[in-house]
Amino acid sequence: MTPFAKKVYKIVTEIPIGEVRTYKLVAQKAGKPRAYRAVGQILKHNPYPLIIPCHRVVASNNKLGGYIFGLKKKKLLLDLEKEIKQCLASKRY
DNA sequence: CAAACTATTCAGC
DNA sequence: GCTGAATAGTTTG
Repeated sequence: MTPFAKKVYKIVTEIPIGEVRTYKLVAQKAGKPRAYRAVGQILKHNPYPLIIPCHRVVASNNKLGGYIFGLKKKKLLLDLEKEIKQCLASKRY
């Protein structure tokens, strides 16, 4: 676990449900605005893909970037989180 | 330590 | 919309 990776993980895990952040943004927050690629690498080699919402990290220009389990799953998860967000927003289920 | 790799991004056409 | 170049950190030998 490298320091940069640590920061990236923290930032990524801080992303709220239904929200997405771009690799660039994450890199910027990590203190290395030009390390967006490194961010992708780290997320790819992340230690716990399941506890890290890598699916909330997308490319810029409203694109999706990549995903360990496949872009399909990523899209699905994003959509799912959107629904979850809706559920959390409403007072009754 | 150096080289290769990359889930990227930007500029040019 | 696609191609090519650039940047920065991780990984491997």
